[in-house]
Amino acid sequence: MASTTLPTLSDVAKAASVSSATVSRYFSNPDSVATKTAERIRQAVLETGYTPNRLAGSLASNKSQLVSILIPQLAPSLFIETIEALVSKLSSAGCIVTVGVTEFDAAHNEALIMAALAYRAKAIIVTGEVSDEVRKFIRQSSTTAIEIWDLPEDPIDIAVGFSHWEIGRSLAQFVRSRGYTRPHFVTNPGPRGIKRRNGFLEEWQTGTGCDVTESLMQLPFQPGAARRIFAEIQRLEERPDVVLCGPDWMAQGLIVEAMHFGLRVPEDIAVIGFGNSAVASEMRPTITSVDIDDQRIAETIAEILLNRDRGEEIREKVVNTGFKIIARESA
Amino acid sequence: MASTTLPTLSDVAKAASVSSATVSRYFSNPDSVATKTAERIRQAVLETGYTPNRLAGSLASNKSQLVSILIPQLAPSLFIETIEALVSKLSSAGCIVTVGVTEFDAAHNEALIMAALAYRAKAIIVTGEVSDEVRKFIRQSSTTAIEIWDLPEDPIDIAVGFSHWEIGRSLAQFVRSRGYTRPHFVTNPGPRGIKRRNGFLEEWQTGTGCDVTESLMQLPFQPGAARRIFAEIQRLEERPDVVLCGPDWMAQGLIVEAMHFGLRVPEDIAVIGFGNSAVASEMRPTITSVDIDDQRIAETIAEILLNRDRGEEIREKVVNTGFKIIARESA
DNA sequence: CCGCAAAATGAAAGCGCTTACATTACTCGA
DNA sequence: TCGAGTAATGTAAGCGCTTTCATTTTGCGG
Repeated sequence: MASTTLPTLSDVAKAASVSSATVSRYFSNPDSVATKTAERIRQAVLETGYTPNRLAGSLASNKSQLVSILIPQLAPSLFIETIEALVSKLSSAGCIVTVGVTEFDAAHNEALIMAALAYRAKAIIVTGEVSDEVRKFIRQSSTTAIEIWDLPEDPIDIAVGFSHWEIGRSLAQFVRSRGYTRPHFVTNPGPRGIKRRNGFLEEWQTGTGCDVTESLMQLPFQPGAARRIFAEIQRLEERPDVVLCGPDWMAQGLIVEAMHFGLRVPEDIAVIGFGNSAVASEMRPTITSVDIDDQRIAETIAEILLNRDRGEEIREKVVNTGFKIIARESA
Repeated sequence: MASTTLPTLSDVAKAASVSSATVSRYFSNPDSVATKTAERIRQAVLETGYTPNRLAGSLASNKSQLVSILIPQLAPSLFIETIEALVSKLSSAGCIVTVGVTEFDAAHNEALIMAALAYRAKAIIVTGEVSDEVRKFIRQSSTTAIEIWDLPEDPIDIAVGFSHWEIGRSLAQFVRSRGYTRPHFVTNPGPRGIKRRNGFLEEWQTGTGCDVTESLMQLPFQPGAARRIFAEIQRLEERPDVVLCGPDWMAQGLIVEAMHFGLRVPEDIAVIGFGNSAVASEMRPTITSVDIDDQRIAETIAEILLNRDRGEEIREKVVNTGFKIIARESA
């Protein structure tokens, strides 16, 4: 469509009879130009219909406002609330945020990281594993790498998350304290899901000496998963009295199945979710779930980025934002 | 972290003893450099740990790979499946996609558009209304504007969507053909929701002469909405025999509420959703819903962008991707 | 009214690429 | 072996900004 070329800084400068340096200053720090000049520039911008070219700006200043978020899946996603909090927080901090979907695939993940690096992103927010080779590229760059939703032993740079092992452990304690005796664990076979499972199993077995039955989710998340897993549970010799799910939508799905087959929740079978998404408090019965502090994650990240911008040293490389078990009707 | 400065094209050129132009060509069109030279460059890239700087590249070539998607809300969202399809399609086409959340706010929307323009985005994909002023900026730029999920009378540039009025109309016919007589319409007060409602009402009233009761959703979507609206329905003098919802999650919520209060679905009250998301086929009863062809939308857009890149003229400015009512158990 | 510090502006050198154009290196038929 | 035509490479001028450093303007006390 661009019939002619877009107006540039110096077009504005010409129109306002100042140098382009002054116009540049007007945009980056309005107070540094005299009020009369500022007024002339404002006019000139309007006249010319100028839109700054941030590509040029970022190139010249060697800093970009691009933040790249990489997640395995978008719909359905465990992360969607975190993403929303991040997008909103970062946007209002003047960043432009890109979203990449890795589809649980390492190659995809790394390609997306390299793409972000190519755009000289200010930060890359990842949830997946990163190979040594790519870590090297990231470290070489001035891009801040932030791992979220976990507390890695060896963070690339910064990590903001919580302990999945601890969640598993707390869930085991919670379940035991409620008097359940035959838990069934629906394991998300991603790295974090495994940690929750292990935490649960260790705590449960040392605490009770009893066994735990288990189902495996499939990645990527698929429609029909809840039905499949409920069927699996039905085939068990002895029916579990509580099921620990991955995402809340899985918990919801299991409740729906259970009720459909005439079971009462939680009397016949209790269900516990993960993520504390909106659905958890809307379901009948309301769903007991593990709450993640999306807001805090987003705020922490925004702050870290701000501090980096100001050249401050980041002291806490690994921030634990914790979690909370929210007891509701379903367990 | 960047202790030193990143390697550049000419660093690679030096290492491979060629000119930087050749290295540039090696990246944009590998076949145009001699195989021996290509091999040397490949080595040099490895040695230096070079990552192209796309900011510089885009600036010089005056074309960017950035595509910006603007939606009102992310979680819960009507659009999430469309977004996922788009992100995946566009990523594999080499684009980098940014997501902006407008929060149903015109000012937000326009700020995000201006930001995308500032990055000289290849395309902006919008779902909201765009003011005349901003339209002018878009038209002035070489950015392709794509309106999705609707068929505007006066498109900014390109539109890929379907007719909400027609959906309303088809739903009315469907409901009537099933013998329902007292529909209740849950209206999403966004521009598209209003169209669906109007289509439904017109068709219903001319077809039956009967009235339709109505509830209004609140934007942004809020937890508790389904409970609130079900309560509203319960307070009606005469109970509707079918409820037409906004998003499927609202349909699901209403079914949960209905069953919780001892109503049978669809015998006592039928429910119809919109969007045909995964939940629709997983719920018990499965949810009758309106299917949107996300894949087709994504593919159409990818193709349009490709054609634009090749300098081809786009003939169809407004593409209707249609919709389908999927009859299931809930109505 | 002068002189000086501070404020405001300007000049110009890049940032790391792409690309038009010029040049050099091949290939191959006569 | 020569030369024309093609393939491969090099040269250099930008792309639109930021930023350092130099210069001009302004404000103000004496």
